[in-house]
Amino acid sequence: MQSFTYAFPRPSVTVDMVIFGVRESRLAILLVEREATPFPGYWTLPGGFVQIDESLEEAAQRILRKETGIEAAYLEQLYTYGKPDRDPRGRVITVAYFALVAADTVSSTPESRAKWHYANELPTLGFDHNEIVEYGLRRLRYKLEYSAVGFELLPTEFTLTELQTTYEIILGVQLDKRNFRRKILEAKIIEETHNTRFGEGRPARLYRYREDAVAEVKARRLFP
Amino acid sequence: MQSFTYAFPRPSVTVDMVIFGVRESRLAILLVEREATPFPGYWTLPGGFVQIDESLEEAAQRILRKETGIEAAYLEQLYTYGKPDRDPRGRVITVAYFALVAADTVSSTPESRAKWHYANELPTLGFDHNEIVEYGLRRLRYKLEYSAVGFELLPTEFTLTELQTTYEIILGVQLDKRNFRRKILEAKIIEETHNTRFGEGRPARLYRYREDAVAEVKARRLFP
DNA sequence: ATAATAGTGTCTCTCAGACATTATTTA
DNA sequence: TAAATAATGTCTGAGAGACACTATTAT
Repeated sequence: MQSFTYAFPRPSVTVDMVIFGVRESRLAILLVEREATPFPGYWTLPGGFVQIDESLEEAAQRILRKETGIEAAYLEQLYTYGKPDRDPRGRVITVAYFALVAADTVSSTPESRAKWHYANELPTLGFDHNEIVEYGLRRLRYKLEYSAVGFELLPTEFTLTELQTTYEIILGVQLDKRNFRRKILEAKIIEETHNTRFGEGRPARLYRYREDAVAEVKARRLFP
Repeated sequence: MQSFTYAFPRPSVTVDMVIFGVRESRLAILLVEREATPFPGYWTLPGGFVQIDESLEEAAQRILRKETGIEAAYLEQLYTYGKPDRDPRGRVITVAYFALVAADTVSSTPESRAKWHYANELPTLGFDHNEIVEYGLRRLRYKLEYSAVGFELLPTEFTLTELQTTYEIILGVQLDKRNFRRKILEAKIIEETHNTRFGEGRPARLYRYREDAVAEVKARRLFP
């Protein structure tokens, strides 16, 4: 068997994914159950070693694909965790990534043993993964407050009510329908389609993300 | 000589520092000149390998101490860079950190070969360090706009005019004196001392950071 | 006295937040 | 025609931004 020798000890580097989705009108996170030591039976974030010839983002996409079957999603680097004792087996540095996946894009893959867990009912996770999830949640709420990435959790076309409900689920607050519509439309992030969704009551116009939009709509700043 | 053998190839992990200071009323960044390959003669960010038993933040503090002689400063993780080809010698993953150092705390150390460079007159740097600095600058401006960390670049006690000047230097805009004072004082981030600075004109009251303050004063949000 | 810098208050306009009714469809 | 959901406008209060003069010191 081949082996690799270095003059100084090297950490291993992994990518762990905080994958958010909406399931049954609740915010959910994809977790995998560990079989092996050091946390057998514990749930942990999906992750894996960074291969020597792939970038960090490629590693994140690879893990995402393995667990969800989808190629692309909203993806963003979260934070890098590197305390020497965070993995009892040895020095592991983890680059955490943050993904938003739309309900209709996820197909469970044969390789995946991942399951959705509601974000507000998480078990104790292995390693420092509760801390990572906690930070991912803060970042998600922050992003929703200051930008407009909520539609990443929705199908390509969606109604304004669906979008508002997604925001309410994640932020955990009720929003005013008229104010929500005013702000989201003035931000010019989404546009009308000519399609309509029929249901129980009056049909709803469908919207989609504007490809040319700048999603990072900043609120008012402290300075200048 | 001792060596370390692994079943799979491992990247090396470094910490690189974007260290900001104010020099001669201009925003400056601390750089070191490389002697060795692959970028001899090029300026690069101060950095070093993460030791196997130190955390990432400890590595950042160690490098900061080596280059500036100061123990503590405002320190924050910036981003992790990991493209496979970013170092021609091999796979190197770099966790970039961001530091703000106050003018009066920096003492050049014998170990340091670092020099201050004005942020708007940077040379072409080795590796992908121009990209890292660029991101550091964006983050610095963003932090100043949305929070209030400007005083981290100043001595412990400072006048409001000094603080305003620092903001103007970094943001590159003129600010209105009365509005600046109103906003910074309403934010309750700093407090008066009973000390006064005497100079050419009317003496100025000195202020200091409030230890109990929450520096992250958020502006108005998009939602809710 | 003059030069230099510190310190202070008001008005206006924009935008966030609160709030209720009408419109269109299915059953 | 009743039930369900979509769509729409106005008023008010808070806060950002523009703006000019007085106060206190050294020289």
